[in-house]
Parts: sequence; structure tokens; C-alpha cells
Amino acid sequence: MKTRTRFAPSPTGFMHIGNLRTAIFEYLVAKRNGGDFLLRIEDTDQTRKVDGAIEFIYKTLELCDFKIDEGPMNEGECGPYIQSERKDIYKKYALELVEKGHAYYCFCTEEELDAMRERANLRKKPFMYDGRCSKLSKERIEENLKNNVPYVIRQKMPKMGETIVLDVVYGRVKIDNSILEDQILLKSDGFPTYNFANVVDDHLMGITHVIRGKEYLDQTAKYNLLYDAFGWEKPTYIHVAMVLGEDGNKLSKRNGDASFMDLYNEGYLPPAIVNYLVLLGWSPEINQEVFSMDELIKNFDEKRISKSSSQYDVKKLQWFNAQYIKNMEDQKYLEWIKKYFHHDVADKNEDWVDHLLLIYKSHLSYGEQINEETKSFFEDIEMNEECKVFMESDPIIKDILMAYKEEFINISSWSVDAISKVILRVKEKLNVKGKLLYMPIRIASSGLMHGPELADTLYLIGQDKIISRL
RNA sequence: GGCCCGUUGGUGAAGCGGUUUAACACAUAUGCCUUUCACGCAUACAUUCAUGGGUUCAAAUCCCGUACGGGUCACCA
Repeated sequence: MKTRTRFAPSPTGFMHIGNLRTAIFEYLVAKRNGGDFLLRIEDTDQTRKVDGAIEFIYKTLELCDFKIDEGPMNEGECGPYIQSERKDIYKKYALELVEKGHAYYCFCTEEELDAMRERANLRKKPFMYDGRCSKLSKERIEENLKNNVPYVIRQKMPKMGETIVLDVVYGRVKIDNSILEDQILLKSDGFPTYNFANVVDDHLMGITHVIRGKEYLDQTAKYNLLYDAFGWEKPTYIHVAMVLGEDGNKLSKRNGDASFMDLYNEGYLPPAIVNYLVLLGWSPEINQEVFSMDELIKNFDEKRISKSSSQYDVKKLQWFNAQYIKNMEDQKYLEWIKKYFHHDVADKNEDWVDHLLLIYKSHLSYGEQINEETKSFFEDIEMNEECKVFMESDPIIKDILMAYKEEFINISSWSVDAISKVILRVKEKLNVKGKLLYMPIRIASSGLMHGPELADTLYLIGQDKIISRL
């Protein structure tokens, strides 16, 4: 059987890295086995829909270099790929279950349910629907339906015994049937619930491997019961532990910026993000960390997904990103970094800009950083305390700076080479070296104690500006 | 609260009963290199695998309890 996996987000227009990481796993499982990766939109909750969300998801997956074999914008045989457009399908299958005696009509109103819940609360008992509507007579049901009494369809759960869930990561998990509520399959608005839609769609779309967050592990018992009721073959389940935020808490929109788009907009490269994320909760058998997509496909093995949750760590992401930046071709790098570079360069020529950007290539962790790093080339400089302390640490520094100034004024053709020679001459003239030779001029010209190659830096700041800053 | 799952260093993690005096990577610290900073390179960083017991000649690795963390119990997904 051909391996088929699916990414099934709800269209909220927001994708945090935990979701993305699930998509990565789904994609890799499919491609590792030469299978298909599908996109399905789970919009059964009509209140959460956001315009443009589908395009947003396509864009995100495309940036990450995931090829969608079937989805709402490139339909295959199993369409539609948007759940709200499959309403009739769910109803048909829900009715089939009623027919078979595995589900029943329930006419309890939300008010009635609330009251039951209230009563259970008072007795400090957890509430569970008691299945009273499953005992309704045929005539009563007929009559209610004829009178258009609103209804939901509930799944009939076994009251005894246990259901076994087999999972690639967590192994064999036993769930007591007595805790399973007669869950709603079809809501009174005719839409299916998430759980029901999932089972029906996964089966109809030929999904062989279901990869999802660990928070669904308990629910899987209900899924299995549903598959059994239909007489369908169950998929292979791969539940993955959560990704936690840097503070060790659950990721959330509020508490940080762990969204793919935010990272992308800050100048993190999608392949680096993917590479970082895939290693969060999964480790390859070989001792390697930087992987191309092809290498990932070759090396991925769902059996090596870890059971415990892992914490997101920007520092490591930054390291990955820096690796990817360093490995870019210069031309590609320039094209890319210019999207993030916002300083006003109207009065500079292109070579100057390229030169500047290039000397920072091996210094960057993410794109946006270029603006802060190159600030001293565009704005007035401001020394911090550390610099001031250094500048006053030795009286000879004044002489050193004067020497530089004189030399710079005398340079007739301003070039990196000429500047290097000046540095050498100052060194001999005043007999200083190391920090004392470099730091004064570095601080005076850029206001910083670190940066790329000094001669390049001075060259780019420009003769006039340097002299005036001295 | 019931049920389910997890627990190796600041972080990601390897490890699947003996060759582990716990790999590798990020971060951190120090040194080397470049007559500076960074880049790069090198070294250091868990006597110990949440904890208590047990099984075994031998346990991070198997079993049980405890603690802690997380998840789940909707006409949300």
C-alpha cells in the first residue's frame, strides 16, 4: 500500500513551530517511503475561519520546500480537501453508523446538558453524558425527526473492557472503555466534530500514517472504536511530544514569537528552521546535524522520535541559521540579505553596499541583524561605557589616534590596501601592537569594540567620515 | 479529581543489561590563531542518568513504589 500522510491544520492564519514540526514529520514519513503528502483543511469550526489562511499555509509549506501532492489548491482523487465542503459525506457515514447500531440520535439540548453538568458538579462527580437518548423508542425518534427537533449523532461507546492503542512512539497504550463518553459525531449544525471528520477523511483519503500531537493519544481509543464500527483498517499512529517554549511552558501566540512567519520575517532561512525543528524530538542514527532535505528524507526514521517534550532554543536555531548563511553562494546571499537591509543607501554605489554586506556574511545569525550590525556606517556613533573606559585607559591612545588621523588625511587613493599600510606605519611609528593598535581606531570610527576586518570596515566608512570622527 | 504519558548537564540529545571513566551538538568559560574583536581551531564543563526499593555476578538501561512535569476528560480543534 502506498504511504500517504496528511497535514491537517485549521485555517487560523498562524502556524507555530510545533505545528510546522508535525508537518515536517508527516512530510518525511511520506517521502521516505516514496508516498504522498496531502493537505487537508480542518474548518469544521466555522467561527475560527480566517480569510487567506489557505494561501498562507501553501506559502509556508512551499517556503519549507514541502511538495503537496494533493490539497485544496491542487486536488487529487479524494476531494474536496476542505472539510466544510464535505458535509454531506460525514452525514452519510454518521447515518451508516446509526444504521449499524454504533451510533444514535440525541435530542438533548445544550441547556439540558448544562443542567446535567451542573448536577454532576454539585456532587463533585465528573460529568459524562449518560446515553439516555440511546434508549429512545423508534417512534419517538421518528416523530422528533419529523418535527425537525434539532439533534446530534453520538457514538455508542462500550461500557466495559479496554481499548488498545498501538503507537509507533508510545507503544501499547491501554484505555479503559468506562471513561469514554458517547461522543458527538455530528453536531446540530450538521457539521462533524473534529474527531469524526478525521476518521472519515483519513480513511477516505487513504491515509496510512497519522502523525499528530501527543495530546490526542487518549482520544485515539475513540478513533479505534470508530474504525472498528465501520470495519475499516486502522492507520499507523505516530504521536509526537510537544515543543515547549524557551521558558519551558507550552508554546502560545501570546507568550512569544514562536511562529514560523515571525522567524521568517526576522531573517531565518526556512531550510535552517526545518533542520532545527526536525532535530527537536528526533535524532538520526548517524552523528550528523546539518541535513539537506534529501538527506533528511533518506535518514528519517519515525521509530527514533522521542517520547518526551523538548524545549525550543533560539540560540541553537541561530547557530543553524548562521551555518546556512555561511554556506550560501555570495550572489544568493546578497539577494537574500538585501530583503532585510533597511539602511538608506541612496548615496552609496552598489559595490559599496555589496562589499559591506559581504563582510558581514560570516557574522550573522539572522537577517534582521544586519541593520544593527551595520548601524555605525549610517548613524552617528555613540560609545558605550566599556568603550569609554578603554579609551581613557592609556594616555598614549590620544597619540595613536592623532597618528592615524594624519596618515588618513594624506591618503590620496582610499583603498583597503592603503588602509592596511597605514595601520602598519602607525604600528612602527608609535611602537604599539595588538589591542592598543586596533581598538582606538575601531572605537573611534565605529563606536564598537568588535566587527569584521578593520581595514574593510574603515574603507567602507569612508575617508571623510573617519577623519571627522577622529 | 479520574485516566494517559514523560523525567539523562543551562538546552537539543546519544545510549536499548557488561568495551560508558555517559557520545555528539548549542550555550558558557579559557587558550590558540588573525599584530584587535569576530570567524576558525583547541580545551574545560553530568563521579552521574528525578527519587526510594527490587531483579542481576553486573542497571541510565528490566520491575515496583514515590515525587515532579505535561496531557486529557466540550455540539474546540
